[in-house]
Amino acid sequence: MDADSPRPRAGEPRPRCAEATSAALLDAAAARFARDGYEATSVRDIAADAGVNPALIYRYFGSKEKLFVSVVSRDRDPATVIDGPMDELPDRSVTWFHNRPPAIAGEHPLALMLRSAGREGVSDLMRAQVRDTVAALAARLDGPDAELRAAMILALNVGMGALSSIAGVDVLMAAPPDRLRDHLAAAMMPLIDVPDAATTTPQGAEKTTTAESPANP
Amino acid sequence: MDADSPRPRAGEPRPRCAEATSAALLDAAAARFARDGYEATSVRDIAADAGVNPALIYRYFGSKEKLFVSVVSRDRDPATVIDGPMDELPDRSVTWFHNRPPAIAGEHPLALMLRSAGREGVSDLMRAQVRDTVAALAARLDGPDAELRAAMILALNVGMGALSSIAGVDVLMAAPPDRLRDHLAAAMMPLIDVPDAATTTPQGAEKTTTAESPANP
Amino acid sequence: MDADSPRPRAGEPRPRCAEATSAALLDAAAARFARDGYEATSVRDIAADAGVNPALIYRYFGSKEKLFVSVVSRDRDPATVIDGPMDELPDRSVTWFHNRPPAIAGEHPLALMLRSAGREGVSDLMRAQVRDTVAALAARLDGPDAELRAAMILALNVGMGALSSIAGVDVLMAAPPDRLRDHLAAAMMPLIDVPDAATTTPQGAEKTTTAESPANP
Amino acid sequence: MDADSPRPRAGEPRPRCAEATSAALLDAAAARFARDGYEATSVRDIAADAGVNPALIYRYFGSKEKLFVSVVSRDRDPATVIDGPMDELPDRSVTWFHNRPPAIAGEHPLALMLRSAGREGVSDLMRAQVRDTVAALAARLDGPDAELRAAMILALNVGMGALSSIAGVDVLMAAPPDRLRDHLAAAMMPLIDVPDAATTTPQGAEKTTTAESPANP
DNA sequence: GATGAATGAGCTTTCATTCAT
DNA sequence: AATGAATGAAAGCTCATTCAT
Repeated sequence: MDADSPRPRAGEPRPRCAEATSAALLDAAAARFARDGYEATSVRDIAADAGVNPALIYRYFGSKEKLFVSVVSRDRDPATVIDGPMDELPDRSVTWFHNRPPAIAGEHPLALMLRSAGREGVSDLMRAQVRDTVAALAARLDGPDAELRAAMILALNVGMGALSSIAGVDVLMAAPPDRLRDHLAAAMMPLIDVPDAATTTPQGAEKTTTAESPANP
Repeated sequence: MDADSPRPRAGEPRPRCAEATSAALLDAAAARFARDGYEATSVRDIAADAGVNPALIYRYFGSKEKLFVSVVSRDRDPATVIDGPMDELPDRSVTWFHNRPPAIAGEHPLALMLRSAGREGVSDLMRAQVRDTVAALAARLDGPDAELRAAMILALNVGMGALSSIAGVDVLMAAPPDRLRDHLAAAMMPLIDVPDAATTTPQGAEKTTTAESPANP
Repeated sequence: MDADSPRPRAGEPRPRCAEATSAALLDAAAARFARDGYEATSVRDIAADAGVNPALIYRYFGSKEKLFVSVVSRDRDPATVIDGPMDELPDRSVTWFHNRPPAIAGEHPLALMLRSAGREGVSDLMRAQVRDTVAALAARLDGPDAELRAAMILALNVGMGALSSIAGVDVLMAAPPDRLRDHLAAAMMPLIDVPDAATTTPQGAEKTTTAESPANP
Repeated sequence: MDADSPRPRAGEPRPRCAEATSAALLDAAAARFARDGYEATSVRDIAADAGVNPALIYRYFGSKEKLFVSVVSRDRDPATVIDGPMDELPDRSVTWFHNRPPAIAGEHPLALMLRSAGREGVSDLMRAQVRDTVAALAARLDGPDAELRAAMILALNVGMGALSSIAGVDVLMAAPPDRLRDHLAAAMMPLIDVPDAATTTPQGAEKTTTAESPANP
């Protein structure tokens, strides 16, 4: 589409090294997909950014879609954020949120996928990964509605990623990390440690009572 | 692309009425854009759904992009959710979240835009709308970091919309509305009513205290 | 590929008539496919020859392959040659051979297909048509080995078409029609009217005897 | 394209022998070209079949087209069929037709070329070879229209090869050799030995007479 | 002698868009 | 007001071919 992108190095003629080339393609693809979405990114753009010929995308990845899968599968490590003490989850989120690899500029992998959900293969991959993450997170939560709460925790993370990277809400990125963490913790902790009353009081009964009529028609 | 969409009415030969035609186009476009995203939706799909000739899109809207802008601008009413008592914001969010207009099927307008942010004009529009919403919300918030907190509140809403509509996390849509509201309130209230001491005192203890109140209203 | 072809008319801007356009495309495609084969012919070539935009091929025919099918199916009329008295078959062959439409330059439709048998769909179509023709011709033949003889009659026609149009053996096209007919009749009649002896003498027995050992292992 | 071909031997690591390598390439190319045609055959297919690197095709043959030329030029021996008594030509045709070299699987070299006549160089080669064959055959024929009759004899052979190998008319291959020969002789002899009166007398009667002799040898 | 890396040109196809009626 | 015809540009992808090792 356009060519206003960080061509890696224009002088050196790219060493004939398969590993370096495919890595460069992955980096360029990650940045383009994150910035413009799957459909709006052309293989020619990616190749130009990586400083190589578009045909190499097919040599190394087989297709544009497989390249996308490789991008979102690379370094996908929900455990990185999920593992560890749960009450430090907000801290890890902030850290992860601010210490992102340069290629995927501040983009949560899920946010990256959100905007690329047009194609079948992409949607399926995304759904699977989202569900895995929700399940993994829910497994770490005690109390009722673990899955619902896990989904909301993820929603908070994904929403912040989307807003900052896609919508360009710079107040999120520009905020001092500790302020970000404080408020994120304030919002996230009630979802992680549901207050005692919620589990001790006969809320389970209440919930069922209340929900029965409208929830499952 | 495909044609499995609500063709308006096959019997009547569409009255030669500009207003009705452009309205039909807007409806069809909203549904398609929400379901498939901007790039994956073709003007021929939209026109076919509306039962009119694709050229009319250009007659009435000028371009596909302008049609998209018209769609996301129509009925955009952040005030609907923002207006009202702040401590009922979670309730309004849940209500709005569950009572969505039929055309934009269960899709938060922002989530709709998230996945369509490839093209320049679309991105710009979305950014503007997001910033307006953040600003409007921040204006209703007291205490420090109002804009940051507003962005996080929006992030929570957007994240939930994205997860449920794009990623298909059905636990969000299937949850009983009051459970959804309880947990959403638990997460959101600390961002709305930041406890006075939040900036000075060690917040871990405060936070729990603060969260208790909205969780059990 | 190249553009050394009979652009239809360069002055008039092609009347906006669907029928004329698709006919022009069919003509151009027939000529190109006949001259260069299916694979070596590009849709750009065809469109350029027809003086229209390549996209119209897809508007009117759906794909390159479907265009090809349309070409070989158009005016395919084996009956034209087969119908009529069998002893005038050579005359009809010559007539048909010499009175071809200008677009398909001297090309037997089967010869046209012969060189385009790469793609699956093309091969299948061709096989079907060849078998139909053989069967139709065999039905008109009396005596033994009707199908084999029919195949050989077809082979003679196809071979002449291939040699003259593909291999450029101009002695076939340049020959006076009556000389062509005389020799063609000389070769073809023994296949059409197998001499009495062949059917009356105990050749059937002979044949079987001879053939038994090697023919069906 | 696919890889369902006779990979030479997978155990031995191909000796670094130029002659063996180029021979392997020629064999693989002949099989592929015959089976799939020139355009549908890729140099990668050929190289994979031969078990070598595609670049070697360029080392040994210079280009895909030159490789094709080498294939069709190898063992081209029209004399094999043409040499010998003319009245045994049908027998030799049948023999040659049924005893084909294993590499060019059942494919008449001319039929092979017929379907590969797209590219310039290929067409030229084919035309030259066809003309040489016609000329050589015509030189063996007495009487009028020698070249025309030679072309028709060749057309019969080529047509049968094309029909059987390309169009899959199995009645030709499945026929008992002597039936094939009988009918082929019946059609071919009138072209070889043109009856003296053929040009002057009404030929219908003569023709039958002429044909009788070869049909029942 | 042989190979993996890299390239440029071309292909079929789709799409937003405009023109003429 | 509305439509079918036509177009230019670009997309994903494949292939023959060359380069460097």
